[in-house]
Amino acid sequence: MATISDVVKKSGISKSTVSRVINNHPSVSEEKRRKVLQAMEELAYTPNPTARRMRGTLKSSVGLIIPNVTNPFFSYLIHHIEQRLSEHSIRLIIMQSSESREKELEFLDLLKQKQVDGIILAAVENEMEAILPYLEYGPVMLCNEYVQTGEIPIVRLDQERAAYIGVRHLIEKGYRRIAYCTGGLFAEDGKDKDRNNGLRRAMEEEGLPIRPEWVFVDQHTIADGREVMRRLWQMDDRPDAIFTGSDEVAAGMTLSARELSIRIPEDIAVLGFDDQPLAELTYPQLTTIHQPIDEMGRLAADVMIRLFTEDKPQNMNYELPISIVERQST
Amino acid sequence: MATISDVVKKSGISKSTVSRVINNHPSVSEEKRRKVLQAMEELAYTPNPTARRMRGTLKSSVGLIIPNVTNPFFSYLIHHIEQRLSEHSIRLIIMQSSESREKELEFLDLLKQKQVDGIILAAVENEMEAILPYLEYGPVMLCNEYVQTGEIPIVRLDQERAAYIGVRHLIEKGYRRIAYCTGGLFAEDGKDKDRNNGLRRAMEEEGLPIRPEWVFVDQHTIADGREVMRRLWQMDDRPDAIFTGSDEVAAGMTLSARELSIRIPEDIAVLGFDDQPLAELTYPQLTTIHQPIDEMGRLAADVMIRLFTEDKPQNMNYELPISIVERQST
DNA sequence: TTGTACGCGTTATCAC
DNA sequence: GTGATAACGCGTACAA
Repeated sequence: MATISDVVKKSGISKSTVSRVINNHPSVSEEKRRKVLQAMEELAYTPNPTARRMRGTLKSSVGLIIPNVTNPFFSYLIHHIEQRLSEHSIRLIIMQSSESREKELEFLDLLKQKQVDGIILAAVENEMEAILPYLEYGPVMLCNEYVQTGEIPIVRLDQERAAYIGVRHLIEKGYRRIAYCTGGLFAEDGKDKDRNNGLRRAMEEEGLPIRPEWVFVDQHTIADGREVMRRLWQMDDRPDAIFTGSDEVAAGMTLSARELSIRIPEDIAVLGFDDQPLAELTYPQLTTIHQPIDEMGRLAADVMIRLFTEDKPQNMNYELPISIVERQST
Repeated sequence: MATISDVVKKSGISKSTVSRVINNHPSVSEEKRRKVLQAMEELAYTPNPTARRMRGTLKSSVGLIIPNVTNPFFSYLIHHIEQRLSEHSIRLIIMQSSESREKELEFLDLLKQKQVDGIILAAVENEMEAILPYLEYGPVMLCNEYVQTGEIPIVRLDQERAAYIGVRHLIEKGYRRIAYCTGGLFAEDGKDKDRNNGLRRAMEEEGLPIRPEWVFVDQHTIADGREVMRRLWQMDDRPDAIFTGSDEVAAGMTLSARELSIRIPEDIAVLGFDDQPLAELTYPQLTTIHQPIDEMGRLAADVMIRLFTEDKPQNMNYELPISIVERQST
């Protein structure tokens, strides 16, 4: 690889002027600029990104912290973020936190060490108090996560409203005995609290009770969904509909329903979440909450790029609309 | 962030000796070593990776070139590679080639620029002649791709045998009129040629013909599979089984089968490929070829790490076994 | 407008 | 065993 010194030799022009040409500084005579450009061309010169990075003048990589790549929601998110970033020649580094607080902090530390120039958090395990200090070292933003604080840029979906819409849909279809299944916890202030609140609001509006034995927490996989349906069917008093936290879980339910000869939606309605490709594959196909992952990913990338280029960007709080896709499971 | 100079000041010991301590050089007195370590501790000093990289003494990132993250096969591959690499504090950079030759070369160029320290190619678009020159700039290896050349390390699955096993399975089940659907082309020497050859071998052994009108190329998605099934059903002369190139395509077929009231496997058997989670979700559940993605991913990471640490590693050609998972679609 | 000299943080070479 | 010094490739304050 040719270096700036090679260009200096070949063009007979000083290093600083060459550097000025590279960085498009105005004060360079046309003649020298031409000569330098020609030498660069002939040598196929490209500035060494590592050296630039050491000088502190380069932004070329952002880290994306997610729980797990194999979750289609996140793989789609990666896809759209990577596409947009690559248009700006910025590299995306994948960091799987595996829901570990330690790993999350380890990854954030890479910002401090200038291993990455910015970090998009698509999941947060630690308390915000632990995360905010890292803002000092470079841009950190949230994507698909919501935390009350004005300090950190956020791109997100309105999960409260999503859950509300979902439950309203069930109610309007005539279901009253509604079960709930979440990937988080059913606490006032824990993971997925927005969805929980949306559920509560919709249920309370109709005066419907949330029965504790019909609430399932920390459910994520197809296998989890399978098991939930089995447990529901061992109950004497069963719900007539269930609102799940993901299409995977809902898909798992369709599986055990088939095994147990349970009819969906006649015996029980199942509402998914995410609108993943598999929502069309199950039998019956899933009614589900559509999340605009593509828009969210591109927007997150755009925000990060603005964070790189502008000093004090304002209004860095985006909320994207969510809708319901009606198929056969409700 | 504290630098080596800070450690020098705090410990009163020269930069060279501090550096020796950092890099575990033997010739340092116990006393100085202790002092230096203590200063490092107090300052929470970590060597600056960028500076190390510029000196050429750091290997900390590998790029993974794949066509598309959203393909579950690749997202699982990413998962396993990232997990293993992160055990060694090595970062994984995702590069989606989108099946573009130009993009692939662009990414390979990052090796030249020392933006990444090694590259795993999980898909190759260009001819090997275009790729081999990059070996000069750092480790490049193939994963899940097979190209005849002794020069480049390879971790792969025996696709020829996989296809052979699949077709054998269909034949043993009594199917004789076998259609074929591939993500590549049906050429002697193009993409997916190994699978093609496995198919040919199995068919020829039984004296079965491969009928051109029953061969579908360049099929990848659920939508593609859906369409293929529709086209098959418009034929007067239909196959009694079809061997697909991926579970997605097979899943798409189950969808249009349902729409057209085609019974699987009674009217037509469908054999998937990959053994993805969705293979259990379709109706009927897919018989499919199981690929040990987990092992392959970990092994690829291990090979790359050996490429970093050993100078002239030998025997860098691994082939993992493949098996068939029998469910309901055949 | 142009060029010299220095610093970014590290490691390697060379003397002592 | 130890420490001064150069070097990696680049950008920039400063002087000219």
